[in-house]
Amino acid sequence: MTDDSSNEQGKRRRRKGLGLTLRDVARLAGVAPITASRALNTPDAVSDEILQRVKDAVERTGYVPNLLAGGLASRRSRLVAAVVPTISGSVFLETVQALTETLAASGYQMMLGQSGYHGSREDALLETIIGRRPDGVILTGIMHSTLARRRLVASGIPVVETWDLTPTPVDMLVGFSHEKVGTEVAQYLYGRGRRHMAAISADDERAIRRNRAFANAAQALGAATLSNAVPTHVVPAPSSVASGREGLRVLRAKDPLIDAIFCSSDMVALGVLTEAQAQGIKVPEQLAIIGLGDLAMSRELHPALTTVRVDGTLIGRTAARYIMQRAEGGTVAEPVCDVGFTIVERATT
Amino acid sequence: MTDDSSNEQGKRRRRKGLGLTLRDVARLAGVAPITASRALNTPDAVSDEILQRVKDAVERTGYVPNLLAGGLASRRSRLVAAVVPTISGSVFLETVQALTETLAASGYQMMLGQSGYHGSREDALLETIIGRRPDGVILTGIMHSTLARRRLVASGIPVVETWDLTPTPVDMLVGFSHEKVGTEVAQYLYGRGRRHMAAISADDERAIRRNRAFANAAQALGAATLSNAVPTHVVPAPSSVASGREGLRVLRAKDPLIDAIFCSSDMVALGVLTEAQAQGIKVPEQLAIIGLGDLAMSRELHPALTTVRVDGTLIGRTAARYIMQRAEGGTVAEPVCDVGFTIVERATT
DNA sequence: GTGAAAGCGCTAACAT
DNA sequence: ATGTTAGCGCTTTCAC
Repeated sequence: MTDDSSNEQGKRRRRKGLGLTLRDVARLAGVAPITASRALNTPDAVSDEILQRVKDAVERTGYVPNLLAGGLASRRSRLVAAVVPTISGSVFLETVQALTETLAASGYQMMLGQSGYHGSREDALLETIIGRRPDGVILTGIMHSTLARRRLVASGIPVVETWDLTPTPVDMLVGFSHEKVGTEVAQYLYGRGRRHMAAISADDERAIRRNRAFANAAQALGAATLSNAVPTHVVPAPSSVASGREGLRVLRAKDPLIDAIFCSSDMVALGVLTEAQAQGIKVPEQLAIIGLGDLAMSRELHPALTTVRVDGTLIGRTAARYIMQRAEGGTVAEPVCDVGFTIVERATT
Repeated sequence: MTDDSSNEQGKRRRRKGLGLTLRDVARLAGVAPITASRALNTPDAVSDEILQRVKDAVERTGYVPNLLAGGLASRRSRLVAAVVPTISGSVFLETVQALTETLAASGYQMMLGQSGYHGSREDALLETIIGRRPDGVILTGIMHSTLARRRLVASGIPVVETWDLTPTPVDMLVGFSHEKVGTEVAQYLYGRGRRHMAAISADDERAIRRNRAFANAAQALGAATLSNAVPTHVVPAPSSVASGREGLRVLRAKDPLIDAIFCSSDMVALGVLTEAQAQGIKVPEQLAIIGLGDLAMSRELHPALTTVRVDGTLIGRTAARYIMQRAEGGTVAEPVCDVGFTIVERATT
């Protein structure tokens, strides 16, 4: 039994917080606080009898450990921050979901931050994130400012960049090559007999890179327009169904011969499909459509949407694992993971 | 100037964390730590000269306050937890987005937790949440177990339940009446001349309540089937396009006279619309469709989707404001907010 | 296996 | 307006 039963004394000044603490539990179990701590965190380091006594005390009191205090003392917050441009884009949803789940399963919590598509709030966001001393930061689909990059590196917090494969990662990386996507989509459409390709692209950095590769490949194949360029309609991110409808109108006005459109997301593709149906354009006979993301709905559309599938769940899970491995003091052997992508052929091509 | 320049001494044992602390900044500025703290948190309580000196020191060192430590000391974590059944349902996205944004604007961070639609992980999730001592918890669209309820109340953390209006809130409430939605939808469809109503409903609690009200109202109006019941197809939550397609097939098989379907989400409605187009059923001539949620895409479909619009952004913003008000020691005068809903008439009815 | 002491980095409370 | 002191609730370190 420890000596401090001095609770009613005027000694303790800030005891307003009714909070139950580890000390209370320890006292109840008749052990030192540190022993109670061990019983909860490293049960193996404690005798069976004491373990049981502490467990009982926890049960009886309904004690919930204060993870803020624990984090401060142990320098492990068990908090992981995820940053997405915006949650409503839905392309990253799968990743965010996998992230939360994987982390939660190991007792980590996820903080979610939205950076906006153009990095406006990025620096401020990063400051509050670093302030929490998270065990890791997962960056999804953003182009981080150099200031932000430096701060992040300086903070020493493990970082995983996702949804891309850059040659100069801040730290770890889980993604795929956007250039390769563009190239393979052009080749795929060419293989399906398309010779007048066009694109609708969001104005974010990755989509643009994807598109450049697409245009180059299409030109190289001789599948661009007569003037040997690939008509491209750029729309503001996050891309939407409205963008797709508008895009088809604009592109057809530019060049009525267009027989295939590569869309920067399935939402855009749905817009193109909708507009085509509204205008009586036959898909895929007159127009092939391919999207990106393979949303749950895409396979259910009529006609079902051909799309580039990226395993967002795998990205999320892998990123979470990388972070946790690092947080637990391990090193990640090969901290770069190319999850690749697949072109899922359905009825719109 | 404070007295401790004792940094190199072997005295300080755990100085491995390279971490820059408030003390370092204070020393650089030539003030006491608490003064530096004031300069950062309550700049008005400090002279201009000192404010400047502290700011400079922060700038020079790149100091980022440790919010874990601050939270522990001040008993205000500036962390708010949001719990959603699953993020992929997309109905709550708007709310989550508004939440993150509103909170971030005031220096709060949002933790996101997924409870699953059937409360399986609810208790475990709640434990880790309470452990962080968040300044508030926002519950979205879940039916929380009684154990969870009790714990939450016991913890004394402000709670906002959203997307519903229950007669017995845990604490605060921002939502709308699902019963009223059901009733008004039936009345609306009746007004548009529909006499054979049916429904596709997710199997979550709210959708079921909505539907019961819908069925009752339809029956009362004499707009059910000949046997005076409203055919209802129940699908597992989260609802999807696939559910909608399947639902239409099932319902038509049950009763070919059905001329209107109330869907528990816009996604389901899109499924019904798609299936109708695939089968050559004319919308709205032969079949009226009404969804719920007013997703961004819904107005862009062809035909554009009639739907029940709920202002998810308003819900998120209001919930965030309630929490912050409480966290800042205030009281929320009327902690129940009915945001209502509107039926947005478009082309599918 | 168990415990005492000494912080983690910050802020509330009480001076001055 | 600024400083001193004493924690917040936990865990690390070192000793037994």
